[in-house]
Amino acid sequence: MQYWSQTKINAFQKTLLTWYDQEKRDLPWRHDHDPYHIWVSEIMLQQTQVQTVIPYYQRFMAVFPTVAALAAAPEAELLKAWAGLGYYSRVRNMQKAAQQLIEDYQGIWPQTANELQKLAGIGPYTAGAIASIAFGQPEPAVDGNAFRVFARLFEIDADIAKPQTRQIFYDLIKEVISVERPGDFNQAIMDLGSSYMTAKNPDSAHSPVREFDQAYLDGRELDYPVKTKKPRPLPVDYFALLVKTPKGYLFEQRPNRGMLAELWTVPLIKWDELTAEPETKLLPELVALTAQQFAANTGIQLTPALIGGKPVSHTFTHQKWQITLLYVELAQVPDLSYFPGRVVMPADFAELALPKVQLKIWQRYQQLRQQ
DNA sequence: GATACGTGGAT
DNA sequence: TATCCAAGTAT
Repeated sequence: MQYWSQTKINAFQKTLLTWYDQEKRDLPWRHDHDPYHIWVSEIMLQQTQVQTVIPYYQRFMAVFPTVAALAAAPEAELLKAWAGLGYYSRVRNMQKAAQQLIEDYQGIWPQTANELQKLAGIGPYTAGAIASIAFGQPEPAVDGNAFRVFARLFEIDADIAKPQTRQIFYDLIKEVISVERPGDFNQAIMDLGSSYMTAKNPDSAHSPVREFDQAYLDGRELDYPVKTKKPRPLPVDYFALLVKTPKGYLFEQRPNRGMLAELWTVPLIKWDELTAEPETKLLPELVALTAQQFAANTGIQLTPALIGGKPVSHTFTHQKWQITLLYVELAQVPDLSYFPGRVVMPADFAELALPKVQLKIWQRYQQLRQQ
């Protein structure tokens, strides 16, 4: 790895920061350097786009304005504030970290990246972001943007999908980061990566740092960063049970680990938990098995019927759910002693933390009912 | 060091 | 529709 001369580093910093001073985005978490504000925004922004985060950030700050408020929040309120954002362990870890801050650090934020990483949910990237933005430490914040921008500037061929590659970029950025304005430097790289130096359709020709961009100068910017592909999501078949009772629809709270942990959905039954080879069965047979399985698990007897031909489809990072809707109406609310759930009127759905897949199921159900 | 973990936008 | 990408972390 050949690094730049100090003269070139100085020129790069000046060009980058001058551009940032003129063109930086006005974002809600850029109004001050409060570590709580920086932290919440950085956690929300993990694998999530800015425009998605903004309304969540504003609501979250209104409900949980301080570390102490977050530490003391009931988990149901926490999950409701996060519902729809995804990666729900982020918010549970954030509450753990808030409690760590109060109990282990007397409410005083540690200011180094190493100490920050001891807090739940704060890894190397987020530690670098908080240390640099909130505390002015010359610490790289190596996110997807930094990988892409520096891979192009230096034509780095290491595969950014591999964990050990992070060290290469960390060491490189450590050499070129502005010691006077490390937080602005890191944020400028992120703004650059989401404007001129995007993954697809970059506009390197108008980038403020085009003369430092070796991949652009060589006409090879689309060759960087090098990143191996991930496997596609595997299809998983489910039935969703829409159980209507006089006091509302039946919902269950999902287990405290795994997909959508502790969020609420209507009961979902995996086809391959009904039988070893669901693809060999006819649909009516699988529906009957669903009722059997549900009765065995909950003590609740049902005679559900199919209500729609086309399944609801919802794709996660590594699973693609195909959900067939079943419907049954009960004359009275069943005994819920052996079931981690409750019945809820549609007007009260807002009391629950509902993932997007549940909203899709409900939308489809409403459409089908109107026909 | 692979893999699990959500969602929305762009093409 | 399929695919990839977006301010990653925990296990």
